[in-house]
Amino acid sequence: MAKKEKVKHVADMSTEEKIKEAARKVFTQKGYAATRTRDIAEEAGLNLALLNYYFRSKEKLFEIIMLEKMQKFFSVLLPVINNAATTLEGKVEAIASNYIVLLTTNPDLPLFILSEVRHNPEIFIKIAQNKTFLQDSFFVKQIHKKRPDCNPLQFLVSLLAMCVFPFVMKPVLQKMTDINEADFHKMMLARKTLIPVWTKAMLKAK
Amino acid sequence: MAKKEKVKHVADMSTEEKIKEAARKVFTQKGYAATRTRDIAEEAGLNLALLNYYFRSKEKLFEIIMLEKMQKFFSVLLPVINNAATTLEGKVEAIASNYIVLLTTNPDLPLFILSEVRHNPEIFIKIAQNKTFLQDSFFVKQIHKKRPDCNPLQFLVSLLAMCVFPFVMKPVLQKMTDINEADFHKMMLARKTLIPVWTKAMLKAK
DNA sequence: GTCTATAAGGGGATAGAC
DNA sequence: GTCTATCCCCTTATAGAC
Repeated sequence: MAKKEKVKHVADMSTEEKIKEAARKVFTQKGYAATRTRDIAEEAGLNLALLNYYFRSKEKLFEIIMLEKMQKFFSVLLPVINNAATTLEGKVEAIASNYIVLLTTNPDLPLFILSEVRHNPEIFIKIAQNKTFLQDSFFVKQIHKKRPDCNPLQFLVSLLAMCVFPFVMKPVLQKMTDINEADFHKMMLARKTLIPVWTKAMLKAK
Repeated sequence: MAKKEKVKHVADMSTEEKIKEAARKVFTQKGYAATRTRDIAEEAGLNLALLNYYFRSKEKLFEIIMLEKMQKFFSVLLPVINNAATTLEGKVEAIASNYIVLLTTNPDLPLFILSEVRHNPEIFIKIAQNKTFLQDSFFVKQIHKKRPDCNPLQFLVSLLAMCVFPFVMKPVLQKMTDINEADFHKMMLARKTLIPVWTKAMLKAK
């Protein structure tokens, strides 16, 4: 069962937490470069000087927020991928469901991480001990066993694409079609069952 | 047969074209907000004042580049989607092949468009007459005919996801795995045949 | 801890010489 | 058309009062 999210009352938050909450919002919406520390101070209902009092600089504050966001994004993937107790199908269902729940309430999360990492690769913190943990994961082994003729990374990338990309292209999709928020939400809910069905078919293809 | 790209010799380009070429590079790499007009001038090997002489402002220059980039991105999708003469399978093959060729030489293109549109939706120029042209397209009709029980947009989004998302997540993928440029290139080439096979299986699923 | 005022520098745009 | 020098606003960061 998921940890119950505490509702945040602005009045109850410490000044430090008010700043972080404002920074989360502004940084993810506008990106690092377009964000002014004034925007964050205003969003927090506080004075500009307090940002430097608590966090020393815009950059330090950003690093804290980015670290949080990356942990949030990968926390729905990494535990699933290395679970020895679940089937391949079970893992796919869990990943699809987890991501769609997470991104429905945090639609800006992936584009934020992807574009900031693109513009400054150094801010990407090490998510695991080494660079082969994905290739060494249980998930990859299970894919390889099922389809030795197919590169498991191709499958994993496609799975992530189907879960994450709709949220990444949401602003563009809304410019190109007449789907509204409710329609989009319904589509994403339907994906929770669609993705397992489709990926299963992919693994049986040809 | 594709139009042969003329190799650009810097010395042969007009000053205006030098600036645009530099702007293409710097804007797509760093994004609008993080780009300084001085970066563009330096990249072009020219003086800062010339940017304003030719383009009036950073914003005007950006709009020109963005328009070009959006046309480039959608020019591989729109003609295919409304072609009455090709099969569904033929369209999928064309879209996958076109995007992988385009993005192999322009890997930053999608993340550039997606993040700039996210940060300023107004810069998205109208790509077609109305907002239902996607839903009204031949492609969507063909999908609907094959699978009346499935929302064609779900399929289209997944297809685009499988073509485009690998390039969007490339910087992150390179941080998380040990694949190098050559490996990535090979994977994308393999996708040209993998995507048609996989999407065909999806349309037959369950 | 929180505020006001200001320092210090960056960055877009332009004036004016050539 | 192209350059140098400069203007001026905006932004980050800090000093110092309360």
